[in-house]
Amino acid sequence: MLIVSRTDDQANCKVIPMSSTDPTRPLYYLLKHAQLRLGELIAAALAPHGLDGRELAVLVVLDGDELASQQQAAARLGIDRTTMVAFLDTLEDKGLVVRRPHAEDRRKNVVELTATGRDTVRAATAAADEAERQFLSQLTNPVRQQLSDALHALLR
Amino acid sequence: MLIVSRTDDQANCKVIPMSSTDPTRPLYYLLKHAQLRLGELIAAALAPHGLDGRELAVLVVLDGDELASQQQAAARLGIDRTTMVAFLDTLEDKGLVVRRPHAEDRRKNVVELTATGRDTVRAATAAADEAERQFLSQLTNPVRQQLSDALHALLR
DNA sequence: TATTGTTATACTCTATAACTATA
DNA sequence: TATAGTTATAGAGTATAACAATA
Repeated sequence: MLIVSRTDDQANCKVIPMSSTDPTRPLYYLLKHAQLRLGELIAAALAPHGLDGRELAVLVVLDGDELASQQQAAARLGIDRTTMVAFLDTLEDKGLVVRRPHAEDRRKNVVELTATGRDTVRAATAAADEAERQFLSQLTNPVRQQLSDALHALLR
Repeated sequence: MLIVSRTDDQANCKVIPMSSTDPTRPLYYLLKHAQLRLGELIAAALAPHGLDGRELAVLVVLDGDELASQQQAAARLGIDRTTMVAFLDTLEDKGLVVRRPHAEDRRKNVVELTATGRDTVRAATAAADEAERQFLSQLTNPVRQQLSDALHALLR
C-alpha cells in the first residue's frame, strides 16, 4: 500500500512512491511507514491513559519549564494560541490541568498540571517509552544504536 | 520546536515530546523530523516539475502496472475513489494523464499517462531521488546502509 | 440489484479575524 | 494602543451519502 492520504489516522502524511517489487524502498517511504507503525503502537499504549500523543506532548511541555502563559506554551509546541485553547479545554475537562490567572498580569493564564495530570504524564510517558522499546526490540542492540545515530546525524 | 500540528505543511503529523536538553530524542521524534526535512527537500525538488509528492505517487502508480480502473488505482494508493477523482482532475488539467472509457466495461475509466506525463514522471522521480541522495550525503556510506537496513527490518 | 465515476455534503483540524478584558 | 485569552469563521483535506450511467 502506497499511503497518500494526509489526514487519515493511519496515514496522515504526504508520500512519495515505492516500487513494491524493488526490495530497496525510498527513504521517505521507510521513514513514513516506520513512523506510522510506531505511532500506532504509541497510540495504543496511550489509549488506556485517556490520551493521544499530541495531548501528552502538551502535558510534557506544561510539566517542564515554568511557562508564564498559554501563549508561551503554544509557541514551544509550534501551535497557534487558538489551538492551545482547545487542547487546554480538553485537558482541563479531563482534570489534568488547571488554568489560573497570572498574579502580576491578569490577562495571562498560568497553566499547571493537577496531581492527576502529573501522575498521568509519568504513566503515559512510561507507556510510550515501552512502546518504543517494543518496536525496537526487533533490532539487535548495535543496529538499534546505528539507527539512532544515523537519524541524529541527519537532523544535525 | 516540538511540532504538534497535524496539517501544517512543515508539521503534518502527530508527535510525542522530546526533551531539548536530552541529546537522545525519542525515536518517533527522530523519524518525524527526518521525514519532515526530507519532505521539504523533495517538495523543493519537485516544484519545478509542477508536482507535489502525492501527485507524483499517483502518476507512478498509473505509470506502473496496467490498472483497469480509477478505483483499482485508488486502492493501490490507499485513497478514496472520490479523492482519486480530484487527483485525476488536477493531473488531467496539467495534461499529464487522460481518461478514456474502458472498452469492455463502459462504467470504468482507463487512465493513461500522456507523453508529457511520462516525461514528467521520469524527470520528477530523478529529482526526488537526487534530493534523497543529497539528504543522505551527510552520512558515510556504511552508516547510510545501516540506516536503510534498520528501517527495512522494522517494517518487516 | 450492484458497481463506477461523479457530485454534494459533512466532518476534522487548524489558522485568521474579531471580540473582551486587561495593561 | 497593545496584548492574552477566547470565540466565530473560513479554509484545506478527506470521507460518506446520494446520483447517473452502465452492467
